[in-house]
Amino acid sequence: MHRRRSGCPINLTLETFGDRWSLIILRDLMFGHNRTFRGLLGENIEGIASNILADRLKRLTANGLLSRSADPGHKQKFHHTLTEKAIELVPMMAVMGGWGLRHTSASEELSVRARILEDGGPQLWDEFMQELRHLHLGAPAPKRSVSAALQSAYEAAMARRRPSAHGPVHR
Amino acid sequence: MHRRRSGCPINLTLETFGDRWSLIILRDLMFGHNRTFRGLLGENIEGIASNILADRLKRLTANGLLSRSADPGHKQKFHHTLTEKAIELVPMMAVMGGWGLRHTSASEELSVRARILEDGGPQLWDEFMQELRHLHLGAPAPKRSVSAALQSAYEAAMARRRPSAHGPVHR
DNA sequence: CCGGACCGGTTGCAAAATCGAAGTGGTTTC
DNA sequence: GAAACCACTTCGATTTTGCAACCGGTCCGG
Repeated sequence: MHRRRSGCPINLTLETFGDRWSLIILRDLMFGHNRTFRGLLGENIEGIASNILADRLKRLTANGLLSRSADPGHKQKFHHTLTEKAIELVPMMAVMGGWGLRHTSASEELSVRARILEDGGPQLWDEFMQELRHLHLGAPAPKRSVSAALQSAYEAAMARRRPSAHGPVHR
Repeated sequence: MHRRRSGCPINLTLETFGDRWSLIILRDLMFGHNRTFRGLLGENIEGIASNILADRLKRLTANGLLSRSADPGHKQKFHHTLTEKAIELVPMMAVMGGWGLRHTSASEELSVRARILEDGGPQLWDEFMQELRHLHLGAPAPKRSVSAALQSAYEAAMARRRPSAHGPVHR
């Protein structure tokens, strides 16, 4: 596959998902609700190409970050779910999002989730990880849903920005 | 330079240093003691090529992560120092190292520093950041040196592994 | 039972990034 | 004065990425 540059943990972490797309895909699986190829392709706001997505899904699965399973109700669909190894990247996602929040010109709507995760700290991260274990590994459901809180905060931010586009419509 | 894929903070963070070498260079500047081109080139255990190093130093400087200054005592030498923006990546380095520790086959000697940083938690990270501000930005020196502790732990691990190679020599 | 939307990709090609090795012009050290 | 050191640059080969079109199969509404 490829040769190992060094035994440094930071380097090896980088070699596992240190390209321009792997972490984006993991982010979509963590914070979004699509697990199929088409779903991930369509949902992705950065516009990943289908050949790259196919390749990365293979690589992430080979590296033990994703698990692929058939959809019982649809012969063509496959679900890509996070493994424990990937779920343990939640703190890294939170810390990365926090840094991006402070040092890049991130858009307000997309920053809402990062801000909640950062403010929540390790305790919230653990809750979120528990929920991901429920959603992706079949573990028992936690009491309250972090993912729902993140989602509704995001939708509220979208509604603030463009009231007619994505928010709840009253007519 | 390049177009921005999206306003997501995680994506923007990735766009800032999400290639195979930028973070490695930042790691070397954080944990090593070389700041010149030759120094970084020679010290780097992954064997970065000189053209790539030159390009990345330019890019990191353009992105505000590094600052370049002339060496007063040597007309050809230039020092590359971390900016505050880069120093605030310490938590991310610590978290990444921690993940690599648990989920990759990192070598024992190179894992020692990552383990100390992870065990130390946010409090130690802050101390380390204070020290980096001293070393790279001219801030006042902190009481105790985290960097020295990391370094001596690393040397002790090296000595344990190959007593004759890098450890203190008594003759 | 048929047409169109949907499924997970693959293919072909161009552009960009990376790599490894060698070289450059100048400086400092011995 | 020579050798080592300095920060790069240049070159050509290889690899990776990006883009758009295409593919055969499946599902769903009428």
